[in-house]
Amino acid sequence: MSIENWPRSIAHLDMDAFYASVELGKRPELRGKPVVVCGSGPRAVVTTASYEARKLAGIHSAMPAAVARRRLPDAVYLRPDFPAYREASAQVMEVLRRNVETVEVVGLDEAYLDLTGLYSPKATMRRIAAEIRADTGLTCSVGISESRMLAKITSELGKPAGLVVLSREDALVRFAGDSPGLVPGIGPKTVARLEAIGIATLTELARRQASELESTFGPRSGAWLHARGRLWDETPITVSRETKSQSTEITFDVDVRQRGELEKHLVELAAELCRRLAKRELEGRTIGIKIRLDDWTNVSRSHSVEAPTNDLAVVTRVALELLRAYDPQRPVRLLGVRLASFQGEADPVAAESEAPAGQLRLGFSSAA
DNA sequence: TCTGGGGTCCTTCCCCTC
DNA sequence: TCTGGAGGGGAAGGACCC
Ligand SMILES: Nc1ccn([C@H]2C[C@H](O)[C@@H](COP(=O)(O)OP(=O)(O)OP(=O)(O)O)O2)c(=O)n1
Ligand SMILES: [Mg+2]
Repeated sequence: MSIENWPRSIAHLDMDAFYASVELGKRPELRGKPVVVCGSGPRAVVTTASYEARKLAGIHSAMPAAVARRRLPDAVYLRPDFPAYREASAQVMEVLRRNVETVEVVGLDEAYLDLTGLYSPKATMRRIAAEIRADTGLTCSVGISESRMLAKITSELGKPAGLVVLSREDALVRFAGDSPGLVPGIGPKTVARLEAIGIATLTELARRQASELESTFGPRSGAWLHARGRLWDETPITVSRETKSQSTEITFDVDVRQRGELEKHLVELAAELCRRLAKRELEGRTIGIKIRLDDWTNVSRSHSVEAPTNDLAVVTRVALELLRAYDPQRPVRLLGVRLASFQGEADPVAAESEAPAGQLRLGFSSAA
């Protein structure tokens, strides 16, 4: 065991405009046109857009579909086809796994690969990208660096269809003046909190003492930010991930004001959830509901039962009890049902794992 | 123009036990 | 009123990601 294993060589592979690209594979005649994949209702959002649509009108994921349609009425608007995306994803991941031992899949279109010790990580990834293209007709972008955080940042640099290698040393120079928001896991809320204490760049973040960040963000998040400011990330690549929860939710086309209607939807959601749980043979102990009111207030209620279940009668009964106990006093925009605490231990929220995974999120409940 | 659905993980608070 | 401290686990809220 004397093989050098640090620094590591980590790759992040990310499919280009994934849903839209799969759609183009189904309908090649649309190639070259702006394509937007989104739902059909009045409250739909864009899941993704082809690069043509992005360049023409700045259309991007999570944008309200109504906005996209106004900006680019002549684009081709397509409904999501999840079975097709799952199938394409499975093909992609198969290529990865037949080439590399340590592959961590994230969602449908990304994966991290630990290439430490390989003779040429770059050649390996070039070959993999070519195989993916041959097998699926889809292109991907690859970043190779020394950690998952840096690999992910690096894969963005070459999009679309790029392959970029970047050392941490070069990254420290290159991103010195950039916003901390460049780092995956640092979103708009954290960027604002950092700015409030005089931190607007990665260099400024890197200059702060860990103790100072810990006093503002708490011990874990503070330490996490301290490391990320230095573009430092030791999070390992983990092959398997267990499902922690499953949920089904619906945003109504029009806010629901009547209890009876709400309960009808809840029963349907519970049935749908239990159907999916049964298909995956999942049983959980914590049944929860989620409600979004018309003013965007979110409320969740949950209750844990003795034994793991996915029984429709149990899930429906508990969910209805939770809804009746809460009894929303405003119109309801969204309603959802969730099951958690599968097999082993407690509710995921409280489950303490020895190796806290890389994407430490900064939750602030009572912080303004 | 008005904001999806499916997730993970974090912090806080509270009750309870040791 | 000086009322212990740590930690498991449930519950609620939130940030973030694909
Ligand atoms: N808010 C989001 C973000 C993404 N997705 C879906 C649609 C995307 O096609 C897929 C992959 O997400 P990416 O962030 O990787 O985006 P794309 O693959 O579409 O584009 P890119 O080329 O930037 O990776 O996940 C989604 O439904 N909602
Ligand atoms: Mg992608």
